[in-house]
Amino acid sequence: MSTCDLCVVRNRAICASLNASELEALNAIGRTRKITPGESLIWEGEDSVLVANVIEGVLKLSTNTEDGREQIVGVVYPSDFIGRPFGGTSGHGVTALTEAKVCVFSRRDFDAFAREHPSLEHKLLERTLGELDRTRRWMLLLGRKSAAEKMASFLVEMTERLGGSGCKIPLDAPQERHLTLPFSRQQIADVLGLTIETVSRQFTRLRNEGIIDLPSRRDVIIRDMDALAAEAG
Amino acid sequence: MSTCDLCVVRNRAICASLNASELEALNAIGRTRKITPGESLIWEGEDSVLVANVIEGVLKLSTNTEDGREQIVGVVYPSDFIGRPFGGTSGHGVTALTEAKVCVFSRRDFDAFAREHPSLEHKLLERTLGELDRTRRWMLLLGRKSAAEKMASFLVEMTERLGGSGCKIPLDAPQERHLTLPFSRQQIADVLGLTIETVSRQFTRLRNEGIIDLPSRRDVIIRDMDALAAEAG
DNA sequence: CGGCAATTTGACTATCCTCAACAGGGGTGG
DNA sequence: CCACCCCTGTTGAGGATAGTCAAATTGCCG
Repeated sequence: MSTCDLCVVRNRAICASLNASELEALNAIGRTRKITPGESLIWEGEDSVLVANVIEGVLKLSTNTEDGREQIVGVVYPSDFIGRPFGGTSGHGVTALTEAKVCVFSRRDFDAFAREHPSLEHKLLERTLGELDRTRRWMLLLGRKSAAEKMASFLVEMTERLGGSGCKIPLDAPQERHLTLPFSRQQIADVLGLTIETVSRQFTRLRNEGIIDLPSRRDVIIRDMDALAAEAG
Repeated sequence: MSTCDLCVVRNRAICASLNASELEALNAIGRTRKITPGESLIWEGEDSVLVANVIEGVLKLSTNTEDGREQIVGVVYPSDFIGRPFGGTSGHGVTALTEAKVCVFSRRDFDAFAREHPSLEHKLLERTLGELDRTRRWMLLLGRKSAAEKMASFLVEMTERLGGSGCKIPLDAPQERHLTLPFSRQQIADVLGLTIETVSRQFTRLRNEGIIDLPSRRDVIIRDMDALAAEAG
């Protein structure tokens, strides 16, 4: 029995395209690895030497200008795929935001395996197409939305992505939701193309307007999802 | 002999992965179509009914906010692939910027064909991964760069993409380059996340500083590529 | 030549950034 | 256990960049 049988993302990651024996072969060329917050798995500009599946945790994909400004260009969650198969250099770094566990492969090994398993390539293609769609939608936010719209869009997206983690009983307040963000204020700013001060001001504005509550630095309670969605533009 | 044999992008588009008989089969389910500037092939939000290869011309991929602000999220050139295979709705419209010729397929037919031809899916995967890289790089521009940096980056990218079209003899001015942009000022603004006025002011500033020349509305001569690259941030 | 749309220019404004000071809170060491 | 410290986040004041609104200009096409 391979370790994959116990993998929590077995049926959601690209591995879902493989049967038992194929999975064993893939398992043979991969290994799991833990990453601590702030630790990087891949650096911007280096040539692509490894790819991975996310098993647990949240990681950011980010690029920097020469003078140090950062833009987070993607955020990956369990079952997501990271890295750049089939040559080239990776255009962005990959860094853990939380404690994370990933299943890493040497890119060369993975490339060879993928070419022999079209069903895996198909899954990877579907995933990549979805990621491209999501990324392009984010460009509208970066290019055309105001700070208020960016913040609202961000909180709406986080609600969708983080799902029902720690949901309150939805009786008297059906759409009240509780989020624990995997981001610092600076990281939120780097996702939205804003400064940390602007993000902070938007948070306090939303709190003063009764749309959200901020019980702690990393937690947000959404009191009025409709108002938030309306502000998202 | 299928019409593909005469196709100018035969060896660059995803079709390059197919042999003669496979190509004939693909040809049987596709047809070429001409599009005039401003005409749309795909609309934002509709479910994905067709995909295509670009044979000639330039097209934009764009999304809009509800209140009409537009962001161009991609620009495609000959040999590029457009559309969203494998279900879903298209998140952006596709509109011709110039006279264009495309080779269109019903999405259902294309999906079925692709699943039976792993080499085609592989080519499509490589292309999609490259497009994702390019898109993410553009996010850094949208989120973190100033208007001046955006304009310079845009002109540098256009120089690379449009290649040697109409190059002057590079003797006395080795890096002087002539571009004919496929964009109006408004469209440049929609690519860069700026307003048309800001784009116009940046053009005149670059001209006054002797970095570029503007012989006509759609033409740019780059007089000092080094200065431009330096400004790109 | 006239009409129309695209672009440029100008004046003014708003949003967001910058710089700076302050507050909070979680952890450590006394 | 408490005090302190450091890091993160918040708040404030002022300024710069890019947006808005309006008018003038260009150049394209009949």
